[in-house]
Amino acid sequence: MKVLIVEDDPLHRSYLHEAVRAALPECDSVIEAENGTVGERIAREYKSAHIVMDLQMSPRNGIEAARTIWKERPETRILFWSNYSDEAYVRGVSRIVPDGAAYGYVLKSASDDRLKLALRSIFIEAQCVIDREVRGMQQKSLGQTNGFTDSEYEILVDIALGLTDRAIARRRNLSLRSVQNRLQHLYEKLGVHHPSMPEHEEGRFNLRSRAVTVAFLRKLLNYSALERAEAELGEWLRTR
Amino acid sequence: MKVLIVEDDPLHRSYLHEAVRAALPECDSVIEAENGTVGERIAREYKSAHIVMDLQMSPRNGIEAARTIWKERPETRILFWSNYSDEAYVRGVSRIVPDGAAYGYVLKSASDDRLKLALRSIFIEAQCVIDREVRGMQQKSLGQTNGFTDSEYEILVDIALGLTDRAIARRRNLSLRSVQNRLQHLYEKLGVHHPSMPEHEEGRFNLRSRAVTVAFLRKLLNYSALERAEAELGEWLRTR
DNA sequence: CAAAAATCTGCGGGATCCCGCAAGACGGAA
DNA sequence: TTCCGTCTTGCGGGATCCCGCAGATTTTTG
Repeated sequence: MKVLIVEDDPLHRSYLHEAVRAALPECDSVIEAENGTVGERIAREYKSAHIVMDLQMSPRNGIEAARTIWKERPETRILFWSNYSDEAYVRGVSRIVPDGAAYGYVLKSASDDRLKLALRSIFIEAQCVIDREVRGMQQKSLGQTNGFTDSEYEILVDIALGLTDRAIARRRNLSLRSVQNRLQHLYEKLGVHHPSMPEHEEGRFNLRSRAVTVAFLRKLLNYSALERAEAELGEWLRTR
Repeated sequence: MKVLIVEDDPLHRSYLHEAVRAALPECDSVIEAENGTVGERIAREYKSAHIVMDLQMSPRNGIEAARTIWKERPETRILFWSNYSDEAYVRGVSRIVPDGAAYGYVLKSASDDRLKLALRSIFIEAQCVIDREVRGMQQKSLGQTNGFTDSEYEILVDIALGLTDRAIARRRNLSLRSVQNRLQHLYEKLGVHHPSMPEHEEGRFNLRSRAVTVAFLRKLLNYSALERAEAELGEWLRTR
């Protein structure tokens, strides 16, 4: 068995290396990559079917790398090993995992044993292992309560990119009013309804910008999500 | 000599611990803290005058912690040890360093030797040590060319928070028109002047939101900066 | 299948935003 | 002092945004 480690931090990389060696004695070769770009290339060349990957890397973060890797070989087993359980990451990952694929999401704060157990479960047993904290995020994300619909999330990303209502309407094939409708719902769910000063002209917010900020502070958005969205927007603009 | 280490990642923490031991044989006690809140408390209790600190922590990031520590004892020597040289971080740090204080900013990607050298320079020689990459960011940040004035940065933060023009005017004691004036300058410097489609109604941007996004992508803003700004806004709102 | 809920859409209006024009205020350089 | 650049402020107008109202369409539910 071969294992590919994709992680930009040298300390974490060597820690992972040791963990893999210890947890998987049947593994005869461990390869390392220090970012998403290199990781993709090596995965392709060595046909690695077992990958441990960080999410926050540059250039090319874990989600982008995983997407192209899974597109080429969907049976690849990937364990995401990240510092954070931001909703943006969780959403990003579950959007790209192929049907029936075995994958995992373990936080770096997890114990040694948990990491090793996850490695064996995913790579040997082909079982999914999702950190309970991440699982909680997933359910909150998908469930109705306090959760955001895909369409709401979509429009959140669109205004975060700085598109006008009209541009969003064109991009999503909607009427202008529908876009504004979704925006209203978004504002409501984010709770950005001029909350502090009800009737005064005081401290009023620009709802559009405020929504983006609140989403950021709640980790519904993060840098990596913005980066991806910006790239997608660029592609779309190119095709007009 | 006592050294306090404030760093949330256990691996990095123990690495730092070893580096301090190796670089500073005259150091007889090393204390560790895993976030800014704890770091502040320990710094106060133990009157630590020598601190190595990460920037990105939660709760309470390095900049916030450093600010209160320096406010209490400005002669404290702090070495910031961070993954990133985001302009937001660099700006945040140089905004709070007291006059004449010895401090440092070293990237985690720096070599072992560089870190140890920085430790000795700052803690023994009371000399400032700024990573050359960070230094470059500083100059770009302060210089005219491609750099942002304090007032421009200020208004950038304000719209990022989601304030309306009127609210900004009140907060900064300006007329409405002046606020809009500064915004124009900001848009120009960020290059968000409906660049792609000059006259078409196509792909137009909402300048206000777009400016925030571009600033984010350029790392002029980041999560930590937003967090701080949000806290400051909260304070200001409380005092009306 | 029918009722209910959610979503999409047009219309219209008040608030806000973006910005050109132009007049004053302030400070440094000739 | 005078001149010039930068910053500030007022006025005004066109574009955009936010949203209530109401009808049409789609989806869900019983």
